[in-house]
Amino acid sequence: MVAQHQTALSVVGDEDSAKRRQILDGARAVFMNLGFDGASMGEIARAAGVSKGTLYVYFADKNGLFEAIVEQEVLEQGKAAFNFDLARDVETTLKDFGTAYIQLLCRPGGGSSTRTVMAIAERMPEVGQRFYNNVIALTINRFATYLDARVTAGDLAIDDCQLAASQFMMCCQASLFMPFIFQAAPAPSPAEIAGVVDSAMNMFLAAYRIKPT
Amino acid sequence: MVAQHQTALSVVGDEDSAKRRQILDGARAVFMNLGFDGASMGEIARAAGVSKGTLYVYFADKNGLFEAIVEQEVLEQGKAAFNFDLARDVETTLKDFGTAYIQLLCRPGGGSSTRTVMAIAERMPEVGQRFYNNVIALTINRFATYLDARVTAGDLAIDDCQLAASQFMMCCQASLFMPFIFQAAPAPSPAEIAGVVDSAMNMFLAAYRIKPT
Amino acid sequence: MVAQHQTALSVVGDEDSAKRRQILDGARAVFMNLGFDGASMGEIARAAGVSKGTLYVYFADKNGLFEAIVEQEVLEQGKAAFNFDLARDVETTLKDFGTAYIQLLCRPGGGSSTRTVMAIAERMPEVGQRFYNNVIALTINRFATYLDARVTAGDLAIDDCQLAASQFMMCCQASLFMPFIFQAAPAPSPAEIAGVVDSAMNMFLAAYRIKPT
Amino acid sequence: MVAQHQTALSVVGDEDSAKRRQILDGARAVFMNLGFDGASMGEIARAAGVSKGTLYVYFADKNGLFEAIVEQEVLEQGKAAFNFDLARDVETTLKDFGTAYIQLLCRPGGGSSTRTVMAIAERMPEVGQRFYNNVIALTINRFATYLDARVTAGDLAIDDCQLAASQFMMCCQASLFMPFIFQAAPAPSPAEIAGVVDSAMNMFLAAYRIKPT
DNA sequence: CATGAATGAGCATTCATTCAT
DNA sequence: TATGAATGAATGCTCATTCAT
Repeated sequence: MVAQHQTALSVVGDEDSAKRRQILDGARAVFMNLGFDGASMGEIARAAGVSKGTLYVYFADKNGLFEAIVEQEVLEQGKAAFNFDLARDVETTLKDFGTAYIQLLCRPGGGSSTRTVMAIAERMPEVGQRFYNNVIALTINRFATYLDARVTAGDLAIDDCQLAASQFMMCCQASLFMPFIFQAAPAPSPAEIAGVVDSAMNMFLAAYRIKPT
Repeated sequence: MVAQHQTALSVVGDEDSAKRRQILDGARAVFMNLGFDGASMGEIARAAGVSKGTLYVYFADKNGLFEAIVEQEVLEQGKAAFNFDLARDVETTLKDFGTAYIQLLCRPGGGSSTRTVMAIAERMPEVGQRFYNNVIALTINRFATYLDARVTAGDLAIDDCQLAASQFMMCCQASLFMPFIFQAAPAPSPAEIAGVVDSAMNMFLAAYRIKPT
Repeated sequence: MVAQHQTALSVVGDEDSAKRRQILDGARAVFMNLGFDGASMGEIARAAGVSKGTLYVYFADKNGLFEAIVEQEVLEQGKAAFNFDLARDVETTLKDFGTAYIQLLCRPGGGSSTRTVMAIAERMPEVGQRFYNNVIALTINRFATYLDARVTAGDLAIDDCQLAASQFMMCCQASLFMPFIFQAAPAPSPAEIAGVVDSAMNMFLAAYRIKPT
Repeated sequence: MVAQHQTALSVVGDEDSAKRRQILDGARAVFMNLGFDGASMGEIARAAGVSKGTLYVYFADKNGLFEAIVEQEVLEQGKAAFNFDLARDVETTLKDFGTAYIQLLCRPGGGSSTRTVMAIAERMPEVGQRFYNNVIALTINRFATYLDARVTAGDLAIDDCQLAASQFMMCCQASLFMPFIFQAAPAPSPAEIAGVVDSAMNMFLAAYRIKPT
């Protein structure tokens, strides 16, 4: 009832309007597949199933629509909940996290938000920054916090947890992310990811696990 | 007279024509700074100091010119000679290589070929592939060959040298490449690079150096 | 209930509907400030405090609305009652009339109906004609009628009263109207108007007053 | 030969290029007939017999093209040489000048630059100002200078020659300009002009000619 | 009757490409 | 070969108008 009422009152600017979502969905597909410049508002309108004019009812211009897409991506990926439960053993935690992270980064099916945002970062630096800070840096920070706790618990010996977090995440990308982003290889299979993450974990623990004397 | 004769015989496709080089130089600057779509043939012509028409004498179209630019970049970066002399100790080799690699990757001053090629890879997959294979994969292979030799020499214990090579290179990027490419940070300073590469080296050796028993 | 009944019976075309007036008021402001093409139906709707759709309930289209505005202006300016009382002396009558006429013509504060109608006259000749005939020509006629009476009374010697009326009115505009309409000068001050009207009156009387022998 | 050489060297920006003239001619026709907003660049291109793109080779944008048209009109009308030879008698001078002025102002055949510039003056005040100052005010000044000379010569008694000049010019417009600009009457015939100018002259001389004692 | 979301034709402008010289 | 004027298709965006509620 309340929901119905809200719907009845919904205005164009409504952040949650169905049309707005519809447009965002269509636009995301086009932007992620063709890049900012490659995407035309006409194509986006067609993909979203609305008229070109409607695009401009919901978004000020192409930039605004693109920023909204990235913002949505930021929100969605920021919500990605990695399991940093201290009760679990370190190996499992690293493996699960690494796997989930790579799957997020190398999402199959064309449209990679990472590539699309990287591509435009030179001309829209605030968009690039925002994406980095709220998606990548955020994940690094969360993981670093976990590592910190492990250090405190006496399981790991890490000087710079931020760097260590970043190192692990980059190691997990080894042989996977670059070929994927350059279109030199398809999205990695779960098996490939598992192998690489496993190796990254071993490397990480070899360097940072406190060795029993 | 001789020169004239040569000119008369010279073919447009002449890979080494001075005009061709001149165009490539201008085009590289524009493409790398503005991206494929951001660059206009007019701007390129101005940057190269030739007329727009001349561009089409040497290159079939914008795509062709861009591909030639990437090809040139590939050639140039492929020439980047890293010092994998087995006579040097492992630490120095890793440190020098890591440093040189990051400096190549995070070249300051805007025009990053890595970003430019990444950006277009979805729409021009062959270009992305070619760049990856002949620049990044090539470097991985050379480094892997070095590691192989070290394994044979009994200095390192590595199962998959390709993966290990990639791991070290990714580790060296930790906290540097992503912020740079997303415009969330300027090109890293030599000191920053040194610190990160040092840490990567330690990690790598902790994992792969044969421990004295 | 009664009100509802009236509403139910009320016709859209109702010339005196309050909504209609409200729209006309908003539209006049926008049209007169921005011109026919510069005015958008959205802006008009906002200025009138109604929805865009409502505009089309009361008026067929933008042209129709504009015509109604001009018609209203015509009606209003046609009502402008100049004091042509024969009991007053000629000097006072001319001075008062000239002043009032210039003030009407050079209304300060942007929105000049004269300019707006002039501007569109080439594309909407009937609108221009209607405005001229019912505002300007009407005033000329009324003034000419006055002059006629003065001629009959033996105060003035005028051959063509229509022309004389027009001459006086144009003389009053001297140095005022053209700079104003071309935006080369702000709306004239009362003092400026007084000076110019005074001079016009002198000129007029020098030409048309019967000289005492 | 010299001319040919110049043609060979002619560049796009050349103020006298034939294409530029061609565009200006087409654009003038369209702008003057439809007004600034009514004219579309497509229509202008068609009228000029060039492609839409070519318009932008010679002019920065629609505003720039319009301003160039007005500027050209200003130059042309500024060149209008009225005969203010002091050797001629005053009556002839006034009559000739008045006639020429009205013919300029009420040029038959649709496109009136006066109307077109008036129409846009609210939104492009500099254009309106420039037109007024360099066409209308210029003519007033020239005529005022003539009147001054006549005053000095003892033929006329005028206090404010600028105002008097303006008065005469406005008087000549009586019953002609307003109906013309509002499309309530076609361009006046020479006979009509002659009659009105004659009457204006009489009025002017009645007011300002020094009467023999 | 009143609304405002939706439309699609139309606009100014850009730019890769062609071609006569 | 080199030029640069010319093109026209395509783009982002606006706005008068419609229509379901």
